[in-house]
This record gives sequence, structure tokens and C-alpha cells, in this order.
Amino acid sequence: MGRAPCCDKANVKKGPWSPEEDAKLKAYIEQYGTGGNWIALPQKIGLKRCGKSCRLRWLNYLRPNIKHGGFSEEEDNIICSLYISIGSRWSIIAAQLPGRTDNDIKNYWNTKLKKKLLGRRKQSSNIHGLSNQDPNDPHQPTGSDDNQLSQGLSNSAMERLQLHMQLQSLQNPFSFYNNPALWPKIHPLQEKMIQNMQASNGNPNLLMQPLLPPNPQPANEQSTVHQQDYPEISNTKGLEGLDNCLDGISASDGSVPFGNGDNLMDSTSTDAAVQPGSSFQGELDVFLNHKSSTTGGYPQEDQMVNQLDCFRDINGSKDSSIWWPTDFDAKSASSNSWDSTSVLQSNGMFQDFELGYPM
DNA sequence: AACTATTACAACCGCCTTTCA
DNA sequence: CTGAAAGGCGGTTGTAATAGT
Repeated sequence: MGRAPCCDKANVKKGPWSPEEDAKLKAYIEQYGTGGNWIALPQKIGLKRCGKSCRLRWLNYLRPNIKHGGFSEEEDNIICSLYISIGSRWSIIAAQLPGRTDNDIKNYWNTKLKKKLLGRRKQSSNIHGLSNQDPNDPHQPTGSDDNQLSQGLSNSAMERLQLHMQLQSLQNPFSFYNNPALWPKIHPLQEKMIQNMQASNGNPNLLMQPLLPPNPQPANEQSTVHQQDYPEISNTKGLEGLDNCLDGISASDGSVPFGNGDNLMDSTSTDAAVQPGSSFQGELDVFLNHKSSTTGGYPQEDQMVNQLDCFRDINGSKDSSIWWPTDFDAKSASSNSWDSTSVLQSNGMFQDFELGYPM
């Protein structure tokens, strides 16, 4: 038994909105609001549109302060970084970019940004005489040979990016969800809560525990995350912290995904100071901004690839992120949808979380 | 000039979650 | 507690505009 349609499909208009329809919808919502019921809205206005369609039109096009196109390099960076960290959670990504809609970002990523990265990668590979192998390109020799493949991987930031994507899709323990250091502008109380939880449990990996596969490595090589390693992300350094944490994710040996606190928040680091193979952000910059950056091999990348294997058995369902406060999605998405207030700016990212846990 | 391929973006679809009677 | 309705989201499709041949 299927689900009842949200509207009478036979009597609703589909396709592009006319200026008249836009004007009607905009005028009504600006005057009366949605009334909390999108389904009933088109009837009130006299539009032959599905309520969902009205909602989408308002959110993506008609509401005030919407920006279209003209993505800045900074926005590119944010989108890339968040995509790598959390995957295609466009509503969350959009929440970090005031005035941008999830739909816009999704389209931008699919049509431009992804290709921009791939294009730059090819360019970069040619310039540096690196491998041109593209695992997604069927016309190129495939990496059937593991050594060849890993060699290609070691020489391409894009492939590393793709690995990050794979990692993300497998809900790796160091992804945005599982890495408090990645949380934009973590609230001090939230940080304390984590500390308390970890202290009471005696296990620094409490939050990731359900996700971790049997560890195939010796104990001394385990990816241990200590709370003291989490940098306190200040208002001004939230994104920087995010970027730096990407470095941690891309750490080739996997043993120091979050590095030490010094590295993580060392805002004085320059491109020259960045160690080859440790700064994914640097490579991202190269791809996005043509910044010059020292490139080099990633001697332990083979090991990293091996370690990726250890995640492949993890159930990739996002439901496995059981600890993630569902309010975050709702709040961030709604804040973006209605007032374009970034979660980063609102200070409210973890408010509900705090309320639920006495400090 | 005509045709084809590509790009960009708006909109739709279907599924999942949340709300509420 | 339960199920229907509505909201929300991500993936996909349709189409107009543009570029290339």
C-alpha cells in the first residue's frame, strides 16, 4: 500500500514558475506567512501548485537574501571541506553559507565545483609530471595493479579527495560526525560535556565506539583520539580549525588524525612550513585557488590505503551516527531556510544538546 | 546557418522523519 | 500508542542557454 500523494497530481501545475505565480506566492507569504501549512497554502492563494512545490520555490528562489551564483573561493573552500567531512548533507553545508540554499550548493557542486577540482587535478598532474590516472576515467588504464594505483594515489590530491569521500561514505571515525574538532565553533559547554562523558566512561573514543571495526593494527598504532587533542575552536578560527582538521583526516599514517593541538591550530603555519603529505588543505588550495604549494610524495599512503580497507566493512548507514543530535539537522536546516542565519553565527548549534545534559 | 553537445539551474520525485490528532 | 499528514532532504530529471563543429 503506497503512500497517499501530498496533492492531487492531476490538478496541479508543474514546470517553471511564472512571474505571476511568484508574485502571488511572495506577496502572500510576506503578508501572512505560511500559516504552518504548505499543503493548504496554494489553495489559499489560488495557485494550482503542489504545496511542496510552493515551499521549494519560496525557499530556493523567492525568500529574501538569497544569493545566486557567484560563489567565492572562500565559499568553494567551505563547500569542499564540508563535503569531504560530511558528504552530501547539503542542508548542513548550506547552513554554513548564509544566503545559499542547499539546492544551489548541490547544483554548484555537481556542475562546477566537482569538475573544477577534477580539471585542476589533471592540470596539476601534467604540470608536476605526476600520474594522470583517473580512477573514474574508463579511457585511462585502470589501477588494476595495486602498486600502480597506490602510486597514482600518492601523487594526486584529487584522489585523496576521493578517498576522503569514500571514507566519508563509510562513516569513518574521523569524519565530521565523529570528530568534535571538526564541529564549527564548538561551544565550550559542549566541549565540557564531551569531556565529562569521556571521563565518566573512561574511554576517549566513546562517541565512535559503535562505529569502530575490529582494529587490525597493533595497539601502539591505534588511532587514539584524546580530548586534550581537540582544539578549542574559537569564533574566528572555526573554519581554520576545520581546515586543519582536514589535514588530520588526510594524515597518511592514520595514527594522528587530529595531530597534536599545536599543529591543529597553528595559524602561523605557512605553505612553506606545511609538511608535504600532511596538508590536505594546502592541496585543496592549489586546486581551488592556483596557490603555489610544495608537493611531494606521500610515503605512507600505501598504508593509508590499507587502512581504508579496515573501514570497508562498516555499515555505511548514516543511522550509525547514533550520537549525533538530530536537532542539529533540523535547527541548522531551518535556520538556513528561514532567516539565513548560519549555525556558525548563531551560537545555537548545540543548544538543545546542552539542554539535554546537565552540566 | 544549422545541428549537436555541453552546461547550468530550476523543479520534481520519492523516501525518511517529525508532528499531531 | 498508532497512523496519517506534513515537512524536510537528497537524488535525479527536464529544459533553456551557450559553446562547439
